[in-house]
Amino acid sequence: MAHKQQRATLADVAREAGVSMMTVSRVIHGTGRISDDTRQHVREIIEKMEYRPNRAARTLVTKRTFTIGFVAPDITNPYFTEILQGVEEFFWREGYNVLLANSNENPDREKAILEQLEDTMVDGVIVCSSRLSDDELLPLIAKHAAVVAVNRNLPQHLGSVVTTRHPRGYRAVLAAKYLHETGRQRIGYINLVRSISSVNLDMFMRELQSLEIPINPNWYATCQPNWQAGYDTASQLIAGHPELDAIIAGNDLVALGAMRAAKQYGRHIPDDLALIGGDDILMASQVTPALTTFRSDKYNIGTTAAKLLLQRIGGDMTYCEHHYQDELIIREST
Amino acid sequence: MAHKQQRATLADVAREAGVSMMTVSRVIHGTGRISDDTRQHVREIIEKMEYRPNRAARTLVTKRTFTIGFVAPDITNPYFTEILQGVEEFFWREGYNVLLANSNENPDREKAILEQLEDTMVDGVIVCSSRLSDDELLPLIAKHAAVVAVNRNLPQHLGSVVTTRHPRGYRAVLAAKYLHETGRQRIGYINLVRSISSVNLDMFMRELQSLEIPINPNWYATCQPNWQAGYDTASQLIAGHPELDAIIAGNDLVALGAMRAAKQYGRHIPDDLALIGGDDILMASQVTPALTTFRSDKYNIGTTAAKLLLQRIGGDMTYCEHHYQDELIIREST
DNA sequence: TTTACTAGAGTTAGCGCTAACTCGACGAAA
DNA sequence: TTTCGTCGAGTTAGCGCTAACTCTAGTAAA
Repeated sequence: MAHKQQRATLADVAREAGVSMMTVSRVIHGTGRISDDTRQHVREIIEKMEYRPNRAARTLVTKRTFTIGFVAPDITNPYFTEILQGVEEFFWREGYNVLLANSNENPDREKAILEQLEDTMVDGVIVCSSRLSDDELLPLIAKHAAVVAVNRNLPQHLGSVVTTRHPRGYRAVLAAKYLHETGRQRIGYINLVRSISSVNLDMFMRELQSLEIPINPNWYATCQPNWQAGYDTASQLIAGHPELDAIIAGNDLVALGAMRAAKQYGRHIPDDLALIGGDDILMASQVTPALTTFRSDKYNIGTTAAKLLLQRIGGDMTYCEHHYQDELIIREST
Repeated sequence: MAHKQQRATLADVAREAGVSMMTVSRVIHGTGRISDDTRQHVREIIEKMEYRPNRAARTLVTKRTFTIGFVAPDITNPYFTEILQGVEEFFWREGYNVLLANSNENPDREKAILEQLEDTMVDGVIVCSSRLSDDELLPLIAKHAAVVAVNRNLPQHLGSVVTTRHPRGYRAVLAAKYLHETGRQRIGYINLVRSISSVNLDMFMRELQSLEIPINPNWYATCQPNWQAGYDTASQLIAGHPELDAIIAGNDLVALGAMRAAKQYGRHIPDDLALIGGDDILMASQVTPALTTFRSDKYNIGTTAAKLLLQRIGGDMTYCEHHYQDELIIREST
């Protein structure tokens, strides 16, 4: 039987030190006027009793939890993990905890998560690549004290924003442009499922048309942002459209799935088929052929989002937006 | 100015419904005796006022936070992320939050984390691949109400355990045995830094000796469990010992770093140099040549650890240990 | 008719902490 | 000597919730 010994409370410390609770509280917070003697004495008692404040009680009074929520659609995707690492590192130094919530690409789950984080009274939330429509997302985050969105625009009064430098979907256009310039004629595109995916695809085609790049609606598909979905979708695309000489994938995991599919269909990359991913996860540079992809400074996206959130938590509700570079990194797959 | 509207409290709901606070509390918890009429009425008011209980207040009374801590040395390592995914998924269904803490391979940080989690009054902790010695770890976790360790043994009264089927370090021996049987004679080993690393290496050599596999202390090195360290360490090993015809790495990230190093030194895998990793992360099967490694059902390790922790949180302090399979998966790198 | 339950509530007393006010003593200025 | 300010505390009143007890009216058994 391992009985946990009862933790000392403020009252215990105060009694032992022969002072009032407020005096102890002041010593802990370094506020108010305390004589050096008293301060020293109280500190010794705190040390001796191994007193540490009860966060729940403090939260009840101050309405602050020193905890923030991080919501991402898939924590096994290295893209989000590296962002998370930046967030966690930053907030740890500030004495905050990070509550992790994985929506698993499920919008209903994301909703439930945002509500639960509200109950937990997190001081703020970082929402990464939300899968919710504005109609669903905005009311949910409006209830949170402080919000920062990553890869998503927000009305200025609702929260700050960290996004790519180029407008949504424009990355694919950049990729197509590059592929066309290097001689590819029939370019496939595997778009990622989002609440706004159809818009994306329309824009993509319009842009290609204006660049005089051949388009064909059958060359485009949409899939979940993971390896298996990329593999499955690319397999269908390659089998159904052997004429394709290039494929752009929404992110690296999908591209790597596509790479495996291409190999299975006997297509040689980059000779028969060029391939472009996105996000530059570690794996992209390690596979053979190394994957051409878009730069993404994930760790700093995380720390930047964290910094913006802390600013809002601190009461400074100035809207900020930060855009990160995402130019193409040419490797062996194109 | 976005003013958050004040959330309704139990007292607000009680007043509005014309009942006592306890009646509302009972309706929420589904405990005690309430007439159907009253229950229905209170529920409507709760709905109308969008009342949701304040977790901090509840915690203050019940001493339960419905939050658990997950401590891992590196959340960018897919190995830990997949375990975490299992943990998060399981606990989400049970209505728990997961506090993520990343020690960044830093023992001092891990200590601080375990103390902070104690302040936060988490209901339990899952400690993954702790970098602390028993002398440091055990007193820290003894203060937690419920603990499960992954990849680490614990005194039975302190917590349950999820580990590999084979004793620590034995994986490397299995790998060496396989390599020797397939004709390799000079086998290098890149061990991972742990608090117990030296013990590991001694055992490794003794085992090899008893299997009549050639040993040489200079063929063995130790490094941090990440790609870069694997690359650096393998580079030195390959440069300094061109006679090596096989390398065993502590985990897949290190093995992939070594694979890159081998390529740079013009060594062909598997012809010139065999390579074995560990943990079977996604990347291991995707690189060329595909990496021979050890199976590891990471997601289920996570859910199992979570299940064992929930059991302890529920008051059942029976010691449990669960061992997962870790046999070798032969791929192209050997 | 008295006793004894029981259903369906309500009342009381905190959990551990902090914000905001109060209070006495001492030294300096008027 | 009186007034006033300041130092160094202490006191009071909750934050929002729940555990544990109390209370009342109605019903069934003796």
